[in-house]
Amino acid sequence: MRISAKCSIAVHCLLFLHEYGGTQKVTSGLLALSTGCNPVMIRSIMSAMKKAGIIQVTAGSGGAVLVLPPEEITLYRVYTAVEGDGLRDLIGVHSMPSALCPIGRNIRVVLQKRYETVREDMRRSLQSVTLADFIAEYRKTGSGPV
Amino acid sequence: MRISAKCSIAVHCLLFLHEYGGTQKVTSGLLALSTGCNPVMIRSIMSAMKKAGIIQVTAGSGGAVLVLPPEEITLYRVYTAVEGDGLRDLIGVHSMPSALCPIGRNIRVVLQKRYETVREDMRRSLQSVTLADFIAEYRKTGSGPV
DNA sequence: TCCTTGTGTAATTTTTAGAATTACATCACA
DNA sequence: TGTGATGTAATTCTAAAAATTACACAAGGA
Repeated sequence: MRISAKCSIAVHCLLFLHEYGGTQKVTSGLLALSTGCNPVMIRSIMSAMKKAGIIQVTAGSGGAVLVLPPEEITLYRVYTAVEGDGLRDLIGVHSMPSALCPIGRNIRVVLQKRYETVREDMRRSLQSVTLADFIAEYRKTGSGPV
Repeated sequence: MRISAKCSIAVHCLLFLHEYGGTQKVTSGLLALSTGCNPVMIRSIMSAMKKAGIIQVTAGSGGAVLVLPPEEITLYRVYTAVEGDGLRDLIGVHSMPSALCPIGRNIRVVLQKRYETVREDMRRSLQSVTLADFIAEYRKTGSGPV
């Protein structure tokens, strides 16, 4: 029933990796400073993106790099990496409908059938945006890589 | 950054009104029983839908009725009625990016530009589902109106 | 007319999910 | 082997969602 800020933080990290990854070692501490959230959250997000094959993180010595071209990193890919099957309950449903009422008994399945099409649309939409788009948008701000 | 259960509760209420509104007085107490949530929440949702011109509620004697044909009650209409401009922050964004970092300084605008297209898609998607669809789905379960 | 059964809302408390923090094991390289 | 990283579990803090409480007001019937 929600899309938390994780997805945005992940994009922030990926953008940072793309722009600065070539010239410096990008650690969770550095990303924590840039994003304004704490290193543990960053590491958990980075770990999820590593498992999803988006980046590579070297334990010990530290640092991370992109392992896919930006055009192939869709927002959907990032989203599922950090939120798992989060779209499944994109729209919240009340948890205690009455089993004594015919509508209460069936409301879940009635809603889910139609909500599924919304999820599909959302999935498609998230797939249509890639890291390359964010990079292009970032470059427009005039703050190129150092 | 979220879609709460309000929307689902609202659909539940509208479905109830459509199926039982003709034969009995549908009060917030009754809907609270059916949905499993409390009467104040129901009244607040009903009040919002009344303001949006979807239903009519008679204070005092009690009861509510639909004032639009089900085909014209889109999920988007219900959503905006009960959540206002909720889609604006459908996807959460971290609130404290560093102003010292070029990416931190620009991440909001970079994200929002692309998120806007996702919101547009979501809007369109919610507009494509109507109460009539939910009614049809409900009828399929074999639990027709009494 | 006043009593009952509703609605309309504000204010407060409870609950829950999201995020931060703490703690510590492990890894890689100098 | 010491240092600066990552990897994660466990706990605490915070903020948004929902429930609860309280009470003013509305309409219709006894």
